[in-house]
Amino acid sequence: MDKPQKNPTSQIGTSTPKSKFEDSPVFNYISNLSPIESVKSISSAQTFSSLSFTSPPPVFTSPHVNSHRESRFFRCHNSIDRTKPLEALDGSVSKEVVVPVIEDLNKEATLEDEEEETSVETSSELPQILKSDSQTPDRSDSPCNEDVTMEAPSDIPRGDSGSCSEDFKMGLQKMLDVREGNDTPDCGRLISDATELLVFRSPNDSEAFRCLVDKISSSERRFCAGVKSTKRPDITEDNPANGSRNENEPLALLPNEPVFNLHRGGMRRRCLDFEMPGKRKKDIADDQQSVCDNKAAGESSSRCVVPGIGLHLNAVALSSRDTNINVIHDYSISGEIQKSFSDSTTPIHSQETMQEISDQAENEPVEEVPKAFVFPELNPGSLKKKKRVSEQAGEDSCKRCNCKKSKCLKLYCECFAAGVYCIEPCSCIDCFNKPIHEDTVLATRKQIESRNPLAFAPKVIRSADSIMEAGDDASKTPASARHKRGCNCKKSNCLKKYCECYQGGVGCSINCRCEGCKNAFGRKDGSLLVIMESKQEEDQETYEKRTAKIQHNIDVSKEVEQNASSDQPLTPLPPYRHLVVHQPFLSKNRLPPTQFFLGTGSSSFRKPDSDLTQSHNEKRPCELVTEDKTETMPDILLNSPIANIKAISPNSKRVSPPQLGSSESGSNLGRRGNGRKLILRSIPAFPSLNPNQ
DNA sequence: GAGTTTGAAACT
DNA sequence: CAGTTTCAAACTC
Repeated sequence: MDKPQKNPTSQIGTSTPKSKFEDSPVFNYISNLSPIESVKSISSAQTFSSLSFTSPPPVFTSPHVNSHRESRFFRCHNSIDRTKPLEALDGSVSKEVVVPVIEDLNKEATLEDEEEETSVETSSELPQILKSDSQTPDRSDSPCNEDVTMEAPSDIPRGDSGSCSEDFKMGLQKMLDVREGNDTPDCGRLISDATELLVFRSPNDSEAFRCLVDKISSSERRFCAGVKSTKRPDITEDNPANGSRNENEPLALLPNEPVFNLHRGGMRRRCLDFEMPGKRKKDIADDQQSVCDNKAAGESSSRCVVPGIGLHLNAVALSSRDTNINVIHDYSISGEIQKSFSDSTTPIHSQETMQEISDQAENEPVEEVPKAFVFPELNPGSLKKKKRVSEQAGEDSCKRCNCKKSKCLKLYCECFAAGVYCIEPCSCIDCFNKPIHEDTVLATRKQIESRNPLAFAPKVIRSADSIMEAGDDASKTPASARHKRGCNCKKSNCLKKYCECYQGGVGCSINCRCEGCKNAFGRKDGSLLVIMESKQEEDQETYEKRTAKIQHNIDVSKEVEQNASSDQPLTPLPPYRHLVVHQPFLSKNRLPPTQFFLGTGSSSFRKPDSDLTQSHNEKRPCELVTEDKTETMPDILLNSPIANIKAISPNSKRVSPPQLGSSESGSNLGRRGNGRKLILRSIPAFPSLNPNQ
């Protein structure tokens, strides 16, 4: 709350990019007037970083509780926008800042939107603030409410409204300013970034974001303005009038909603979007109507919503397999996620990328369910085909449960566990995991989370590079990804999908209590110990191999980066990274679960990666990452032997002697970190390999 | 499609 | 925290 004030001040009247703005005389002047420092640039930076790396994990909290939190990406957006304006209104400072005249229609329009948003969101999130301030343009409370809210576009600008004019104007102006200055520019960036990020999160997510992207492309402004989440229900069900708006605004809504819906709040519906690469959501909406009627209506956005947290195993597996896209999981992503998931520092896809993905969709059906809805129209009779395809592909990103007794309100239910509502394809009995029972679902989720905060977190944690590896030779390379909790297989030898590790396409780890592990993706004991023992041998052998792979990864990463201008963590991690990186999870100290999820894969791991791979930074093109790294990099890592090593011997194959394994790196990084001198080795390799590439 | 096996989730 | 039960997916036939 403290900082937010600063922004409004500095940002007043800024329709221009902050950098220019700050430089401008006007800006200076304003800055002088205001006691408050302009922090905007900083804030934005923080925002990103926070978004990408540190934001608290939506995954962990219940949708409701953390709804605002869930979208890290938006979170900044929200915090800045909302809080600032609100607070700004209060202080005298704000007055100085405020520009008396409302100028253009755009602003007006924007204002209107914002009004709605503000009222809506604020009411939910910052009710006190708004209400406490008598001057606040809050539509519900302020005298001018009606005018503003309903007729805002025309009335407000004129200032005819009268009674509230002065204060009200200020308030509005500020809001506008905020919007103009902060939101718009930021939004633009954020949007682009976020979009990309979100998209990449998971195959599934990407689809969801298409909607967002489309809208964004149409108008960023709307997006910014559109941050309205809570409204939808109203719009949908209650206000036919809004219905029209619905069509227009769904996108606008997306920003926020998606954000939190994406994760888990979004229990709304999963894969829905994925399928619609080419299709309009609208169409889909129609199709799905039957399924999610209650909410669906409001859910145009919901459809866009990415599956929440979940999609863990499947998502991961899919991502690795399906997506050529560089998907980084928080996973979730989200989940996701989540996507998570999820939420947002996920790798990004540009629209083009998305398009590609969508194109791929035909070839690689990602989600059955949505397809069921979507595709049939596109490709009559495609459902079976797709399903078949998906099966062949071994994917089942879209969950379909068959619950008989759990009412789909327990983790037994894949849908529920994945953070999505059950839909038609499900064969569940007495299902409560539907929009109709949202309250119940949320309550249950909350309860479960209270018991186990990670319950809805992706089960498999994977880093970007891991994915790539998986594609290449997952079997050979120890999976970077690991099951968060490890399996407990007794009879399946971790060779069947009974094993969550196997199912997730990851190797077993120390965390596993499995017996007779033969996990094709990596045995519990084998990889580590054996590797450690035969480290040298392996090094030589694998060095070349990995080097090649690294090279490949770099190329890929480069492409990815290009696609994702924002640099999201998308870039596949260097091959060895994951080894070290993942461990952090295991060692709870390292990465808060939150990051975990938020960062869908890459993001979540970023820190560690950065730490571990500081050297990588050199090679890697990701500047942004570097920044983040700096901020987020744990002291331990910074001071860790690895860091030293790197500095010391850039090229040396084996910089770190036994030390790595035994000392800090070992404890911090985890088992793998220990054994793997390889990691160090690989690090040096990067820089030299492709300086330009 | 029915029945069995399996291991996670939930419960005690 | 360990043991047991419940549950639904995965698997087999």
